[in-house]
Amino acid sequence: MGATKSALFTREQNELAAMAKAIAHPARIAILQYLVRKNACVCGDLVDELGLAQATTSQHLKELKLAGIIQGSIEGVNVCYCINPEVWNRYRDFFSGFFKKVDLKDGKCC
Amino acid sequence: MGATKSALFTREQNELAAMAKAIAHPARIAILQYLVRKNACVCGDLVDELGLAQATTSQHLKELKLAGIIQGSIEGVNVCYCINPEVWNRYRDFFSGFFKKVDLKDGKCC
DNA sequence: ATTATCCATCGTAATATTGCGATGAAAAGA
DNA sequence: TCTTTTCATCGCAATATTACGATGGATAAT
Repeated sequence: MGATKSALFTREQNELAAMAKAIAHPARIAILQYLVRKNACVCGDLVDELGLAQATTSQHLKELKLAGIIQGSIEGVNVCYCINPEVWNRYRDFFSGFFKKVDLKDGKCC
Repeated sequence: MGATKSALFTREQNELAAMAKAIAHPARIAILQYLVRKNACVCGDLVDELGLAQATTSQHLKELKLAGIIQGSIEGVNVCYCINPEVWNRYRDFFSGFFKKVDLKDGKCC
């Protein structure tokens, strides 16, 4: 064991969990915040910004890119990263839809 | 290595990442959705609902409880779980605040 | 008192994540 | 051409997560 039993859950549940996992690390939060602030940056900027090794930073970028929430393009020797607006909005809508559902007219349950 | 270097990041970044981690598993998403739908339920209901072993279900409940987003109370032989409305709203506001920041007047960056 | 039910916890195995040094590919500049 | 810069990837080690059977404590029912 040790592997998530994805087959037990709906597509929506798996997708929302995957989205959460993509941002479930402070370095990846920091990368996204930096990108929002600066609009775009190269990998080296993030190495300085985060204080993590270059290999580690690159790995986090890879995960964010795999999740679709950022995109990278080669810019000569550099690689320039930025937010993918469509996917970003999709994340926003998914999370907001998930948390909006609840009706808390009363705080009691048991 | 293997442990997240939390000291490199701000409190906000660590907290948001921890929130995301709490819901970064389809079983925990499913538990929260079930609780939203039913308002409250006992652990045994979730074992049937999820199709995971009792020990595994209990472990996911423990994580959600540790994150504060649900609460449990002993109800005779059963343990009754429900959403913690304050924390739920805090999650909602944190995520919505995070995703709202971005300004996508144009989708280009590099 | 005995039994049955519910569930938290322990122990363990399998797998995933995090982090870094080392290496190498690609492009720019000398 | 040779060097430098930038970054992705590989390989490894440390740690975390996921899942389950087994056990035991607590309460209810007989």
